[in-house]
Amino acid sequence: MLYAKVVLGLPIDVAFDYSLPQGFGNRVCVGARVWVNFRNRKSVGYVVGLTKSSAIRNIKDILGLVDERPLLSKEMLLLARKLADYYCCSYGEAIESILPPELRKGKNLEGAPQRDTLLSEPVTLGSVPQVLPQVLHDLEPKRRWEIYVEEAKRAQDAGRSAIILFSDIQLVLRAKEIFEKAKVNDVHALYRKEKEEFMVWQEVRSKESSIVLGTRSAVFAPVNNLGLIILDHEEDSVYKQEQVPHYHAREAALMRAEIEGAKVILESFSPTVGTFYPVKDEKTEYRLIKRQKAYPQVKIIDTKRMPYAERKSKEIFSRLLTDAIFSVLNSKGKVLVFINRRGFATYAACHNCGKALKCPACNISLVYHFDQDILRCHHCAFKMEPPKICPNCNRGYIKYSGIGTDKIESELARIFPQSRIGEDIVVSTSFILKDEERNFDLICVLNIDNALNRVDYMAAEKVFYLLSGLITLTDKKIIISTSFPQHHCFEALVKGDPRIFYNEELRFRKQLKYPPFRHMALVKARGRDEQKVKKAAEALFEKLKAGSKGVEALSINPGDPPKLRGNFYWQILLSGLSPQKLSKFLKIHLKDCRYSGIIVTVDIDPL
DNA sequence: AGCACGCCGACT
DNA sequence: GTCGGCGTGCTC
Repeated sequence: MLYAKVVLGLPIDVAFDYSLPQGFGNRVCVGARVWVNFRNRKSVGYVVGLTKSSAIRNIKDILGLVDERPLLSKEMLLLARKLADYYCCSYGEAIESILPPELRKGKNLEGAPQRDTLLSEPVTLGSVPQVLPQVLHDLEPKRRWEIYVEEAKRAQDAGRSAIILFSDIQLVLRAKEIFEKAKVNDVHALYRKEKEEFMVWQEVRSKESSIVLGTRSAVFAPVNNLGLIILDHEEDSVYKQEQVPHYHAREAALMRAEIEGAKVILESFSPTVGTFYPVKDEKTEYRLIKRQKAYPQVKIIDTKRMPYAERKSKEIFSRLLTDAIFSVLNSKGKVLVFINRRGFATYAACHNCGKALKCPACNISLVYHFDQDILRCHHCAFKMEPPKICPNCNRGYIKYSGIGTDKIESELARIFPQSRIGEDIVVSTSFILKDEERNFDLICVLNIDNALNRVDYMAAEKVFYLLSGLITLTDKKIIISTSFPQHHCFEALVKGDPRIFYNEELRFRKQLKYPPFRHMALVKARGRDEQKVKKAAEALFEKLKAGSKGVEALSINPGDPPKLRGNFYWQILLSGLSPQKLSKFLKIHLKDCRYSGIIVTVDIDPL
């Protein structure tokens, strides 16, 4: 008798045994998608192993095969297993996260059948020749297109596939245009919103090789003979999935490339600290694309040393800034006023009791939008008309404060009445970085300090990406106002040497046992009852504090934000020697603790 | 996850 | 008496 080990898309990290009825015994193999009766329901399962004996008493039969041929290749199964061990999820959940949604529900494959991959052995990593990943430190971002075309063609000439990932759909579409213009064949766009996504998925699966251009989930495109994966703008946080399992496309790409012997290229004008780290030990190939245009003058204004009167006044623009802007406008130049949006939104508070107007579901301050005269919650869809009188004390008037783009625009219009806002002076958030064609004569960075001050070990790194991106938008001058002028992030920018930043940042990280020297895990508890969530999280923290070798529970805090879409959040931060150690530890300790009304999730390498 | 079983409180 | 809350265990 032969049995199949079947996993389901559930958070249970065990395989269930099913017997193979006479008839299709030899057609069921590892990687097959099957129909099984699980808890008296017909469900989709995935065969991850075959065995001649089983210790289970009342074994059920497999009901049938979903596909003629096994759906998952040995490589994809192994990738799923590695993802499960890294990101603290079950084998089945990992398998489903690498498949298009249609297939999880049991939809049939159509079109050309793919080659046979008859597997009966347990899935292990064969020895494929390893290719060193490459960091493409790209200070001339328009150059990269020709590099991508060149690399993709090279893979294609060797009979291999390439996957190129982008941070948004616009870039995927632009890439497709560029590739078509360059006469590259077999180019497919693959992203989750595409209606034809499932068709494209099946098409690349049936081909010997193809070029896939896509967003995060395209890292799992079922191409054959994978030779290359490129991540465009690898520092972008959109590569991290917000849902469980919280995989990062960079990590998934590196895992997949290791399994299939492919090359990975991580492109960025400002590589993440974790990506840069192995460059120092030559564990990664490093390729620098030098900047073509002149490096701008980087001027740091020390706000602590501004004249007393100016520091005391609540003016957004200091004298130094207005003078600089004025002289650029005078010579018909273009100015960008950059604001980091986080913490800058205009909020509404009562003049009398001081209470800010908050979203009833998310308990965060509502943001006032001048153009529509409406208050909005930036976490959910809630909106309301601004009340005339404070709803809290029924007495005071509502006062608007904080600095948003709207406020800055009206302020600029007041100071420079002769200028055209939006043409001569552009006010923008990091959204401007999407536009590679822009060139400014002056960039003013307003109050970057509260981004730098965040209680987050990645604060400096995030500020550095932002400023490095801005620097690509000017060859003349950038002015940054800060009260930390000596920060290594600014020193690196002033001297035009990114290594100053990486070396110093890595020194801190090592000293404080932060990534990339260790890994973090965030355990999030959520529920409708604030007190219950808090108590459950505290109890859990006490339990996790016992730790184990290489794992340490660091802190417990309310979520960020503490309330979201009607749920309260508490989170526990852990640090560990490896993601696998953290995952294993958490799988063991979270299994037997269930709190009613509380949902616990794990995020490995949180951003 | 999702569902059944089982054990204690307030209610037609 | 029982209806229903949710803690616990199990799913091949």
